[in-house]
Amino acid sequence: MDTTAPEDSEKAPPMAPLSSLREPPTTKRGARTRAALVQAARTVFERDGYLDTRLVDIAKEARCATGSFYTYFTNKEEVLAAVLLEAQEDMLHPGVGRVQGTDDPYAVLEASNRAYLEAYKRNAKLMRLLEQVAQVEPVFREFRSRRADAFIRRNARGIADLQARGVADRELDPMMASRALSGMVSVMAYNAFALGERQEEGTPVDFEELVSTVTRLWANALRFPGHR
Amino acid sequence: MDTTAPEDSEKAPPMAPLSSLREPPTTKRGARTRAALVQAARTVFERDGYLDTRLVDIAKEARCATGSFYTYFTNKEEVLAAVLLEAQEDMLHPGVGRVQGTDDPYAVLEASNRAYLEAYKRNAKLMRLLEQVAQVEPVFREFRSRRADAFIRRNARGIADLQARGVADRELDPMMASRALSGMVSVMAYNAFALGERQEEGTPVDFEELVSTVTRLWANALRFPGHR
Amino acid sequence: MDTTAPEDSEKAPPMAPLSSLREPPTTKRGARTRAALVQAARTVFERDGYLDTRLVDIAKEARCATGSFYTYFTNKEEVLAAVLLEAQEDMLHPGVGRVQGTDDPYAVLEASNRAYLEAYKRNAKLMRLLEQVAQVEPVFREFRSRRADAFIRRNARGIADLQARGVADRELDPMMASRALSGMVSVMAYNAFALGERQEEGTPVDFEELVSTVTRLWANALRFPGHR
Amino acid sequence: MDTTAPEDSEKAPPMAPLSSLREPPTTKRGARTRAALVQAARTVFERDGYLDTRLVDIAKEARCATGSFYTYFTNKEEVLAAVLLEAQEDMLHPGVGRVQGTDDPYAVLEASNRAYLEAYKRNAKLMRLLEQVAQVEPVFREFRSRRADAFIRRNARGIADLQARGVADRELDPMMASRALSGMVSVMAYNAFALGERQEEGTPVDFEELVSTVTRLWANALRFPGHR
DNA sequence: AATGAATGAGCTTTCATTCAT
DNA sequence: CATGAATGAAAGCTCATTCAT
Repeated sequence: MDTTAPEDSEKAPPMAPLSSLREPPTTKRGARTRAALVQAARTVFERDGYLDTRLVDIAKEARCATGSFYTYFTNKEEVLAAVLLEAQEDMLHPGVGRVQGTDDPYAVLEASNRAYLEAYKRNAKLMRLLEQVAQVEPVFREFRSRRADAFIRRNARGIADLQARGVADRELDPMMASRALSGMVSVMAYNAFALGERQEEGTPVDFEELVSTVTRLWANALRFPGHR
Repeated sequence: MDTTAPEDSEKAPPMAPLSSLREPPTTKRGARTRAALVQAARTVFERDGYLDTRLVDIAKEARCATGSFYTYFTNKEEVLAAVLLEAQEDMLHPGVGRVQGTDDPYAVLEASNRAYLEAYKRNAKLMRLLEQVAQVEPVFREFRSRRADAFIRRNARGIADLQARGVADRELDPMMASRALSGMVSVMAYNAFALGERQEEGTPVDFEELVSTVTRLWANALRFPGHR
Repeated sequence: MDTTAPEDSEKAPPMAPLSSLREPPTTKRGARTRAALVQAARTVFERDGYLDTRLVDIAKEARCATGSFYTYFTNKEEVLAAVLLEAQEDMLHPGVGRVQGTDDPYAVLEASNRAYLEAYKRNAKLMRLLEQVAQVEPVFREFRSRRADAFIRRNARGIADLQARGVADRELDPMMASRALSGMVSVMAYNAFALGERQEEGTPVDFEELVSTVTRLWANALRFPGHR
Repeated sequence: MDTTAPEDSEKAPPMAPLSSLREPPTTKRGARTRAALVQAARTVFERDGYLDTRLVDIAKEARCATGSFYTYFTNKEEVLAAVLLEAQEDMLHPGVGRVQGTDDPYAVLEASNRAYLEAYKRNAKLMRLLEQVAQVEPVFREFRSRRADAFIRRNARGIADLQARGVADRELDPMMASRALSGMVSVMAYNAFALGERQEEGTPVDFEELVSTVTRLWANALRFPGHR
């Protein structure tokens, strides 16, 4: 969706609670090591999952001593925060999918969904990780909530806009509808990309079919007028 | 949805991997202890979450010795299997919500959704637990998948049926659409009941509004004819 | 000192804060292990000092696994509490030194001092340990304080009594005087027994000389009448 | 006490073992850094106690890098030695409290005690620190011993002197008596100033009362003639 | 000299699992 | 079968000390 320009309010940092506590490294070497640790953490987290990741493994992967880990982070939670913080931009503001030169709601909707799904696919492992850790650590449950809310609110604005323009079912509450439809897309994404890749069996989902199905359902659900 | 009678084939296989390995207790006392352990496990799991549950706590809650646990189960995973197996019936076959004496697809759909959501609400803690453990233990990821598939297939059949009767958008692939729409309902349920209850802030969702929103969206999405 | 019968109030447990938190063992084996741990702890504490004692060492000394330690105690502090609790009786109520059939204040005083010093000598290592740990753990600072207070108050009563009988300097405040004189005896004891034994150089103090010196000084300080 | 002039011999040896091992800094900058470290160490030691002090904290307090610490000291022990060495003068030779123009032993004694107690009070935190570290590090146990001995010997000379002049109980061994009475004063000082200030409850000791009590007891103990 | 990051040995603590009674 | 103490591997974390810059 997102037929309106993103407002500034969206840019306000929803990640406040994840900001790191240890003071940032002063020297170049420090910065390098910290970066190595964050990168290593991402690798290991994605490979082993949050719970099975040992701090030692991260340190080892970063080719540094256990103690060095504690120079930059106080615990597993904090590195993960750093990892997510780093990937935040791409996860939160997927290229917005603006379609140049058209007002066709359907085209806009499709572009928006495609952008979301592409971003999800790009960060699939991280999204899987986020789901995992959200089950276990309240801070990240919160993080996930905020991320979801950002999308939901953006889409709710889109829906309200379309209702105002007379092209969407006015009976629907924009927020509720957005919750449901945004949720619908995110489950599909989760199943297709976060879980999907893993499963042996897995019908490797056709990306275009995914985009078109969720778009069509979404359009139908809002009762876009006179379409196919 | 679920406009057809559930077929036997649905009942048979889904839970195979969770069947317990130990042979059932022979004596009455044994059966009593085992039952106490399963009940205690459910209590503790729901209270502390899967990961923070210690076997000792389960044994204590069941008022029996730590060692006794191993008489009936080999590990945490196995008790959880037992817990889920026991709750399976209600979680899998929510009173089907058949609406007697009507063929009105909308009424049937609404009844189906209401039944699903009621069942979810009833088992909210367990569902939350299932989500949690699915992130961590492949066996339960599988379990969750099968449970979801059961609903998805049931609903896909419903959709296909409606398409055949000419009351649903024939462009949609029944399975894909069912995945999306069933997913939509389950996310809403998860957010409302599994998460919702926990969050302080939480807009305590209005149950009826939930039912009507998802039903309306679902009906719209399938392009039920001539309605409002 | 202590020319009066010990009052009940003295028996009230000054050690409340040291009572253990873990529930006591139910079985005989448990009791045996716990006892072994306490004994081992005393040995190791006295040998290595509180700070240099590792829980592993205690467990090893008690010939049990590290984990077993935690069955009975939550940390080093708690075992030490147990050790002290066990030795409490002898450390707190040194045979009171009642001299049968005499009212001679000097004789009574000497007996009292001798009893105190004997008890101190008997528990020298433990007293040394107590001094050490009092520097580090507030709980034990408190414990030491209470122990000291018990003696100080007992002796203050003695002094007041002698003042009433006209055999002690009435200008002195009984409590202040008791603090000073009891302190005097305890430093001497500490230097002679807790420290003394260790020091290579150490003039191994003559016990009788110690008794007679502190007694004479004490008697003089209170201005016992007409003596030598 | 201290009715005689302090002899040179007293000044020489006592602190030998604490002399720093590193050669003094050559440059001005070096001297400044070293001084900053010593000052910082004292602050941190007094605030956190010897054991809880981290070298990093000292460096931080001195606003210099961790590594710099090792330019001047090899370890915690050594900075503490430097700290004590610096404060030594005031702790060892409390303004001697000579009373001009009198021979009255009582007046002299009182002045001596007052001087001692004032010095103790002035350096209370350091004394507390010294007690603490003496329990843990042999070097400082030794240091404390020597400091005590200095006072004890000084006072023993005083006692012997008074005995010679016929104003003190000749039955007493000067050294033993000095040990006991000097100890008496030091315990009182420790309790009043080193501990006292910390305890919430703490009867904030009246300084004058303290001086007069210990003086009176001391005078009595030595059987000063014909006084009140 | 000064800097501050890197190191890693060392200790604590937890808990699933075993096993003697 | 029940019991509950015993086990010990596995992590987490700290901090004195080193060392490259």
